[in-house]
Amino acid sequence: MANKKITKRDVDFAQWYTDVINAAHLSSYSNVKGCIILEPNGYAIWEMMQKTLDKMFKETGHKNVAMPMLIPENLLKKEGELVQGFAPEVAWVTMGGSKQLEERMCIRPTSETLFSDYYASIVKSYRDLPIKYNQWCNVMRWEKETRPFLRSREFWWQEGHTIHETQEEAEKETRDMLSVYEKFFREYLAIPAITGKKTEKEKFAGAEYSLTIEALMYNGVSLQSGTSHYFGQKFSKAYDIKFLNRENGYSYVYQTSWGVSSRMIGALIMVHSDDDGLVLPPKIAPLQVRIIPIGKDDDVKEYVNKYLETLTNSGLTVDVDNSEQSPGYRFAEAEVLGIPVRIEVGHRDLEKGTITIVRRDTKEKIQVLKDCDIVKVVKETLDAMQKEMLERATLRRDNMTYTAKTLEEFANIMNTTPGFIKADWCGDAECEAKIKEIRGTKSRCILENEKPLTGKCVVCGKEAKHLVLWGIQY
RNA sequence: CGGGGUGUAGCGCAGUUGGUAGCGCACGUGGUUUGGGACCAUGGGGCCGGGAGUUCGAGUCUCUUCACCCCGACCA
Repeated sequence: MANKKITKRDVDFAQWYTDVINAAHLSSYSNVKGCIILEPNGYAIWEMMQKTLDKMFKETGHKNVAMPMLIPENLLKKEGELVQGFAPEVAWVTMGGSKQLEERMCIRPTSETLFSDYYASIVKSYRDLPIKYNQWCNVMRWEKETRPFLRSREFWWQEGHTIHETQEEAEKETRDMLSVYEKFFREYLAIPAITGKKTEKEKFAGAEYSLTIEALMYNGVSLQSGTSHYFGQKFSKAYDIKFLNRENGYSYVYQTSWGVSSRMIGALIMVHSDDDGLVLPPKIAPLQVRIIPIGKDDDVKEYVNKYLETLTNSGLTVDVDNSEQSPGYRFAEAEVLGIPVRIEVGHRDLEKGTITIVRRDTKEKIQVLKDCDIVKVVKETLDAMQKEMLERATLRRDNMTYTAKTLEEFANIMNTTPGFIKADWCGDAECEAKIKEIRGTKSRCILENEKPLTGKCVVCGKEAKHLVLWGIQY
């Protein structure tokens, strides 16, 4: 537990990331490559994310369901593009006990096929629409290169799947859910994400188009943090999801899906944490306040108990570190775990009539009167921290967002100070491929509400169709 | 799949010309401490990745196999 050495973030970012995860006990490796164990501290963060998002989904009219984990091969193969996209990375179950199965089944990499098959069986009339379901589950994709939270073979996520009577309604759903994600990132994770449309090359296999939410990490690498897809009638035609319309004829439904995953935990780490460990935004931290008694004097015990009771009753999550470790150890431990606020209660302070409150993000130590309105002080501190974390992350993202008008300029930026680059694009996949030669830079998304910079593609110089956000990706 | 590397206690490592395995941290117990990762004492923990071979004898040499890591390639 103790003496976890964390590599400096500016020395080796990748190692720092792994060290933080280990030191904060978020996850650990299992016997299967790419399948991580979500430890209590990591799972608690995931539960906070689930709780918050689930409420937002319910408020927007969605219901939770649970689908099977296995997909028979024939079902998976009905929609050609999806199979093409996922075939290289699905895991197959071929045995049932000691008998070879007549038809092999894959472990779900995503559940469009299952939902589509199910929807086809339950939709009869336009009166049944829309159907807006969501499921919280784990999925499996046999990735070659794996990293905890960012790319694992098994991961946890939610996948919303909805079907609608009209194109307009489905497209609105696609956009609405992207907005839910953007709001969740901003208000809870304190991450200023950028939203937009994926290019043809980067969109989800089988989608008409994919919307994405992209976040920029501390080291200038971008992370696709969530997606919302509009399928049109591709799946409904492949899986025969049709209904009797208002004219008493058959129509195919319009469909969407959207998801965010435990990858968000990786984003949280890489946006906010520092050389001393995890830093969690107060609104997503499973434990918001830790009280650390110093010494065993009676007045220390008295005030520790008083604060614990008062703060807990106010609705905050609070605990007391009563372990036998030295104060220094316990301070460091609270920091490694990313607990937003800690309260140090010691005899020396109490004699002067004060206690010390420490904010995790700034490490600022605040002396307050021991008989102050502790709830008010702590809540104000938490609010300020939540707000300032977003401000800092936004400032950093803006400072790392560049514009490039020529390919030389583009390459120079990516090779020296990577981040987001805004540059014009003609829409040609060849130009997109050309940019990939620069440190593997890919298009993150098309910035739909922004006008092109020069009107000319940064690669070929032909007329630009879009302003695109580019970045090196995880 | 190509190139490189590593497997010895939970983790990090040492182990000389082959002689039967050790250090630091962590962990257990007892005690003293407590304002930035305390200290003393004491204790437990090993099929040296697996298999085969050479040898009187293998952590060490040979062959083979497996696993993992790094760099490429690939990657809703």
